[in-house]
Order: sequence, then structure tokens, then C-alpha cells
Amino acid sequence: MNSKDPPFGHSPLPGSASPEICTKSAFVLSLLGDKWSVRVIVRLSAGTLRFNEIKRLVGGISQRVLTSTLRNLEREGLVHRTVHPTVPPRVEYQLSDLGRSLWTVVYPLGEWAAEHMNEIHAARARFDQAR
Amino acid sequence: MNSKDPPFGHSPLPGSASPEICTKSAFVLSLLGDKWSVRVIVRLSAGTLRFNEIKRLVGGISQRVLTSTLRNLEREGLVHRTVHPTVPPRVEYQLSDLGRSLWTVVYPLGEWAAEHMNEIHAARARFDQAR
DNA sequence: CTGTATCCTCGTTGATACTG
DNA sequence: CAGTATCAACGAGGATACAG
Repeated sequence: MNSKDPPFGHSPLPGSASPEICTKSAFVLSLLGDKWSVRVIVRLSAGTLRFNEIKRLVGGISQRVLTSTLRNLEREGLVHRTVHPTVPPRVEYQLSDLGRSLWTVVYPLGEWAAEHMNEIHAARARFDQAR
Repeated sequence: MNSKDPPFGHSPLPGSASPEICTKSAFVLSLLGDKWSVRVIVRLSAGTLRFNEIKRLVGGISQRVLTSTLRNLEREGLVHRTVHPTVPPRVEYQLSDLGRSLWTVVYPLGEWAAEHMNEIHAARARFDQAR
């Protein structure tokens, strides 16, 4: 995810009217669809945190992957990273304005999930049992 | 993605107040965060489509992966699959009520992307060039 | 037309050890 | 404390061929 940008810039189909939304929704999902980004953002939505605080709060994430996840979020401009040149080093992470703005539109997905999680699990049970 | 459910049912951290939202947003993203689900849903949001119509409209997806994607969406209860036992076979796909409901909350992400895509690309450019 | 069945490649994740 | 460096494992995704 770090290395090369996904192929989302490709031109809309010629003669096609509306596929704007497709590309753009998929683009946002490609930013957050990985395993950890949202979980990190949720924690940062509560305020500034240090590396190991995030690690503890998120839980189950390795140092290496958390580093990578935070770098991605920083690269997309969703998270700010502040290094205090002390010893031992102190690095603080916080959501940028852009990150907070994104959060306001991602949050409703959590609410939707809360309302419909049971329906999804019911559908899964039906589907799986039908085989 | 078909085989086993992601580990999202795990208990909220003991003594922690709010991490509900985390788990649930991440759950929805785990449904749609793969490479093709949203692109398929967008097309189906316009109406009923046959297998190869989706394949053509989405573009760049292989038969095997489209089949898998549609099976997942069907399993989650987001898409209905109707088989007409004719020859040659005719299979129609459409969003379920649940799928349409989800779409209303995913759509705003596309709008957000449309507004802020430039900021993200600017942030990327700044970040990449700083190395 | 609508899928299955294989095979293969690549990226993401994870575990572990080491550094400033 | 906050990373970087390796290495191993796994799964998603793609190419191709075949089937009902």
C-alpha cells in the first residue's frame, strides 16, 4: 500500500454517464479498507497519542505494521506526526483536519453496522447452511 | 474472504468505554474494503444486471474474481441472485434492501472523495518528495 | 452465458531481532 | 521509546482452460 498508488485515476468509460461515484468511493475505501487504518483512526479521533499508546489501545497489531499504517495515513495527509527530539524519543500522532473531516463521514458506517450487523450474520448463516 | 469470518467478534477491552465504533466501522470496511465490492455495488445501484453486464461495466475484473465477489455480497445479504433455468443460463443480480441501505451510507464517502481528492494527492506529493 | 478448476504471482501481515 | 531490518506464511487477485 505504501509503494505504488492504486490504478484509480483511469479515465471514465467513454460514452458512459455516471461512473464518477464508483471510482471515488472505491478510492476512499482503498485508503481505509486495510486491516488496521480505521482502528487507528478511531483511537486518534479521541485525541493525540504516542506510538505505544496506539499500539496498546488498538491491540493485536505488530510494531512493524503499526509503523507502516501510520506512515500511510501520514502520507495521505490524514494524520500528523510530531517528533520531539528528546531522549528517549517522543513521537505524537493526531488526526489532521482532513482526517477529522473524513472521520465524520466514516462514522455513520459504524452506526449502520450497529443497526444491521444482525441481519448480515443472519444472511451469512442462511447462506452457509444452504450448502 | 469467502471462507472464514474475520476476527471481529472479540470482546471489547475490559474497562474501556467507547471502542464499539471502532469494531463496527472496521467490520463494514472489511465487507467493502476489497478491490471490487464497491465497484460492483455501484453498478447494481442502478438496477438489475446480468453477470457479463457487470463484468463489462466494471471492467478489468476476471470471471473468477467477479464470481467470488458476487458470492461474498450474496452471502452478506447485500445482493440477490436470481437464476433463470433457461439455456443458455440467465442469472440476474440486484441489490437487496440491505444493500441499498448500505449504499446510502457509503455514497457520502464518494462525495467526500470528490471534494478532498486533491488534498490527498497534494499530501502524497509533499510526503513522497520529502524523501 | 455463467460459472469451476488450476496454477501462479505478488503484496500484506506477522514474528523476531536489532538500533539510535 | 520508536522505530528498522529480515524472513516466513498466507491469501487475494489474475490468467487460462474447461464444463453444464
